[in-house]
Amino acid sequence: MAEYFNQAHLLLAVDCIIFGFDGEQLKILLIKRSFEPATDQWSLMGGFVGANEDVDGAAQRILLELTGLKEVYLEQFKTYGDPNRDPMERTVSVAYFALIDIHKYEKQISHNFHAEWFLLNEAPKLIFDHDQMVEDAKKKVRYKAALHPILFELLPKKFTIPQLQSLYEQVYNTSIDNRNFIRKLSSTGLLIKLEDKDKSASKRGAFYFKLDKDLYKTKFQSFINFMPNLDNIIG
Amino acid sequence: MAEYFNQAHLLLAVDCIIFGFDGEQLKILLIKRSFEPATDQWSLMGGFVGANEDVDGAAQRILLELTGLKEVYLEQFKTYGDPNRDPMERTVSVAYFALIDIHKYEKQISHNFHAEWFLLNEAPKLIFDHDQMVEDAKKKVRYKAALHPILFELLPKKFTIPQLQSLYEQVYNTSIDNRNFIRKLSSTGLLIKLEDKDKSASKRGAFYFKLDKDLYKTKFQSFINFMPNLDNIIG
DNA sequence: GCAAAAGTGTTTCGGTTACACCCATGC
DNA sequence: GCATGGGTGTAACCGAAACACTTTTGC
Repeated sequence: MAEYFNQAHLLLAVDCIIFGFDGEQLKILLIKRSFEPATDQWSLMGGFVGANEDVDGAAQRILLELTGLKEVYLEQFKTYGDPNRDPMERTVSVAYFALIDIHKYEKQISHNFHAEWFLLNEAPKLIFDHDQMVEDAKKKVRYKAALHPILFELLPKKFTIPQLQSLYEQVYNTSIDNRNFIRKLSSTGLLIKLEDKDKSASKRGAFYFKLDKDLYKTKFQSFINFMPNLDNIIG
Repeated sequence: MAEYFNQAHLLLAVDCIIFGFDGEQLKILLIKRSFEPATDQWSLMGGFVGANEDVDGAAQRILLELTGLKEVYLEQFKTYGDPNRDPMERTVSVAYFALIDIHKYEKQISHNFHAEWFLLNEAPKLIFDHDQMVEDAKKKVRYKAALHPILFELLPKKFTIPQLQSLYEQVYNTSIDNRNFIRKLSSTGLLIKLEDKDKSASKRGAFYFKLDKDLYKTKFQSFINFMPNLDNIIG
């Protein structure tokens, strides 16, 4: 096959920022790196893009290989191209973030590959520019979640309003008035109330809800102001 | 220097979607490709990332080399990684969009490199996946401009309200009530009224305005609803 | 009976919409 | 004097914000 003349070839990697919610807390999944350089330091899930592999496909493959995760919400958000970002060899990295329900994948994750969940605020220092990637991913999620209902991707099929509210509060590191929150949610029509309650978190118990999936798909791209008045929170 | 073992290296390109406004119409800058494959077909401005070159830097360099453009608004928005997107050789492309005032750069552009401005709706078919890139870039600009004042980047220092409104109308392919439009703009405080008028478009003349640059920088990242009720326009 | 979390309404405020006429000028 | 585009105000409506108390139940 003909090739372009005299052009530099380089390594292309993908890195995944995996956000998870266990019903109570927002976490991030990290692994201990098992090869040089920076062996045994904490890192994002990453890997190289194969010679004939689609880049989005590579992100899915890596997620699957390292965690068993499949068909999760995964979105490309930025490509990092500083020539010195990897001290070993010039590597450009395409970064993705994933949103998952921790319980749904608990078993696969914990055993393979030294992966571990960290509270978002208690994550260790990461290799290379991975801390920057995490910062950017957090911003991106905050931005997108203010306008689109992506945070439901972090929840199990059945969830309660207090759980959902707690999730929003953690993502935006703020407190939300519960009456206004519920009103806004109801107005979207996305929630369907179920008949049973979650009694694990309180004596009274909180009703379970599920997503109206059709409406979710329809409305996903519309602007919905989930967090009005954010302005400078997002930066 | 040590290298990662046995990993596939590939070509990395950048492609720039350059949107321009001449005070009346919204356009896109394309070039006639001068090398194989697809010689003489229309294409985006693009080029390969050098061995020790920052990817964002490569985008700026290419913009400068092919058009003389410098210090323009340039934003990375998506990386295209289909292994078959370039029939010659596996090439991943990082796409950027630029927003410029056409008159400011008229001279440099027209003479070098067979670059030509096309009306956004009358652009010719492009090579590879460049049509898809343009579509994605249009969506991205619409999305971003609904929340942030980026469209000012397309205007000269002095501009009139009717020009600005026409720009918004073209970007969103819609018509806007001019009283409400002005009210919204005034409420942002971003505009400073000047004393002279543009008489080229009407007998009465329209007052020139300029941007309050400090406020522009401050407010750039805040959410401002420039186009409420968009919902499904954006997709 | 009391601690702990769930659930529920109202009022105020500000922004969004819809809508139609006069103004200034060049010809 | 008339054609052309520029510029201005108001009323109705709707969503956002602020605000506190009652309900349920396990212990």
